[in-house]
Amino acid sequence: MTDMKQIARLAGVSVGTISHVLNDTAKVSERLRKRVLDVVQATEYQPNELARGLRRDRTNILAMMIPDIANPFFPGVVRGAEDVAFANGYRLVLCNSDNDHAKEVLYLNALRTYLPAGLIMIPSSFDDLSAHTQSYRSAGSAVVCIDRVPRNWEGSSVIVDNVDGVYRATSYLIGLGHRHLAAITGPLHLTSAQDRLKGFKLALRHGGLKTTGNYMQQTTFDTAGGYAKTKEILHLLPRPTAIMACNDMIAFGALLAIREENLRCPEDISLIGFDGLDLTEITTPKLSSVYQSTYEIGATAVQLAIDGALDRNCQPRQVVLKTVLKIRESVAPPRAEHVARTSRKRTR
Amino acid sequence: MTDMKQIARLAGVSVGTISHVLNDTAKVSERLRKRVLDVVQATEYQPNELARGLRRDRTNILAMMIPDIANPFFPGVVRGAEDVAFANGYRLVLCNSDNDHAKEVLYLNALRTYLPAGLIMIPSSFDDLSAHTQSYRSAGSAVVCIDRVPRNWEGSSVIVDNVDGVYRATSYLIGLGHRHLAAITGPLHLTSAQDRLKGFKLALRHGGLKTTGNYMQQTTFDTAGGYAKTKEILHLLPRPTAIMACNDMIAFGALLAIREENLRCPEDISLIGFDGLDLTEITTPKLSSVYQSTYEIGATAVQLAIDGALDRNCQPRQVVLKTVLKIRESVAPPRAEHVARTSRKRTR
DNA sequence: TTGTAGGCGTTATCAG
DNA sequence: CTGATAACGCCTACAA
Repeated sequence: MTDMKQIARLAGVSVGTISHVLNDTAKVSERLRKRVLDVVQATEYQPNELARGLRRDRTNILAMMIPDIANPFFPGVVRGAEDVAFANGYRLVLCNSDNDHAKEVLYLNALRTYLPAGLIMIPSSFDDLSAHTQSYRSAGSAVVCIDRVPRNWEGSSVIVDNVDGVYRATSYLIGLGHRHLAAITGPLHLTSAQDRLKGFKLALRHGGLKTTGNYMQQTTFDTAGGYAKTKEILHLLPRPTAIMACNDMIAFGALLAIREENLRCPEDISLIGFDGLDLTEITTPKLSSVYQSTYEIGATAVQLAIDGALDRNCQPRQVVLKTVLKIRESVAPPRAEHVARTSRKRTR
Repeated sequence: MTDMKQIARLAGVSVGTISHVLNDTAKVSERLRKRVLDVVQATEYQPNELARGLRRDRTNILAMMIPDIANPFFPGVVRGAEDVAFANGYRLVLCNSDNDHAKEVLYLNALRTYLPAGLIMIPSSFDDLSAHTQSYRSAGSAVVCIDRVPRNWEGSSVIVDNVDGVYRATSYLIGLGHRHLAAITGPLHLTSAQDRLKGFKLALRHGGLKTTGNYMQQTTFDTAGGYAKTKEILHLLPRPTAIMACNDMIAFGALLAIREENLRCPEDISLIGFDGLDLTEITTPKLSSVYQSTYEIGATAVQLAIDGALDRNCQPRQVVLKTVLKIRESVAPPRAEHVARTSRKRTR
């Protein structure tokens, strides 16, 4: 591999000068500058990133920790992140934590000595992360939390307005005439799941409806969870006429369960998911959902990380992205009989 | 950051000894060895990967180049890759090429100077890649191609038996009684798409059926492509009773088109996809598909890369994985009328 | 078995 | 403005 010494020899200058023109770190006469650049171009020379990183105490590597790339929510985040990383000359190291805090810590430790410019992570738990990320920050790496935020997090973060998103979706259902609404939430140790439930309760309250315990079920953020909980919910009396699923995977599971119970969506039961994955377009019926731009989350996070890496006294920023309620085929007003029965009950 | 010199001082030995016990590169007396290990443990010392890489002319970084992580086919591959990489102490740098050869080359050049131990890539085209990967190989990096293989590729590769997979699926449809089959293939400049078409034609031939030009449509590997081509195909006369979609995304698009034409799957038209994504479980009807383990592809590829990195004169290996035909709800025998009409025609 | 020292390819400091 | 040169942290002959 050609190195700076060879370039220096070919261009008839010292290595210092090479470095200076490459990094624009000192004024170099136009004459030498051009000579250097020509040789660089001709030889296709590229500086060794390891040597550079070693010397500078920092690489152009960005570490990205997510729970599991195989979960359809995360690829969009990673894609957004990778795009702005690439555009700025950074590389992305991908890590799957499986929401396992131990694995997360393992990874954090293993990556530190690559001297990454930044760390973007979806924390596996609500536990205080500061202890483990502190070493990153003191090493000058920017740390950005996305999607959910651990306890006492003071650093940068990018999340969406979960409360608001679910609030608007639920309110929409209520506006349609639904009076018996159920919610299936994700694991409540995650702030995102907590906030979505909060939005649901708030909407019910504002709609003058009561929140009932077993109409709100907690499960994992996947189809299996959604399927199982929907089965339970569909046997409740009175049967809810609408379900707010706190992510799309749960909603997909719900769709399966509804079909299996020989009920129809949206005629018998309305359903809204959360995330707005592309897949919501391929189900029957097409799933209504609270859309969030995973791409933008990832892209923004990397931007914050890069900003933070470039300027060490750059203040942490908390970005909250808006969601968009996308109504497709899975919602409808409740059947007349339900409305009737409900009102009868209420007047009793 | 604590470095070897400090460890050496604390343990009362030289830095050479530290390195020796850490890398097991020379016999060290049990006494000193333990003393070193204790200090390492106490200080949580971890060697700087950059310095190590610089010195050894190789890092524990694996570069992974795929078209687009947001496409549901690839996350599984990446997950498999990341798991075995992590298990062996390697890190994965993720690159999205967007099937753009220029971007691919850009990435290849940018990554080289990180001295990665290996390069795993889904090549963006059939073009000869050797020129650009040669520098990797001569730098001692193992290069593995997956999913599809460029012209004249002599290195390691991991693919599935595409011909066989489609052949079996198509034969299954023929066995069910279908006589008018259509195929929607991916871009035919990709070997995977070529091979799948090959399997389709072969099955028709063996089934005594003729292949007709406009019953075989080429498009992009996505729902939009599948949707558009299915629309065309459904207006062909006689209308095919079965469609072989050469990947699941195309099949999802087909499902949409079928529904929009007020036809029913599988009653009016049978459909089989390729890939066997998890999503095939959430469509209505559940999609039959030729399953391939994306996870295993990724995992195997990284294993080959690591083997190649560990032993430079390790011979390249070509791995061909088997597919599994998964029949779910989207296939059925053709309607009686079709069979009747068809036979009338054939006897004419 | 252990220690010493040179060098991996850069960057950055400091003379000139 | 340009050129030496000392680190950066580690590995590895080679010497002891």
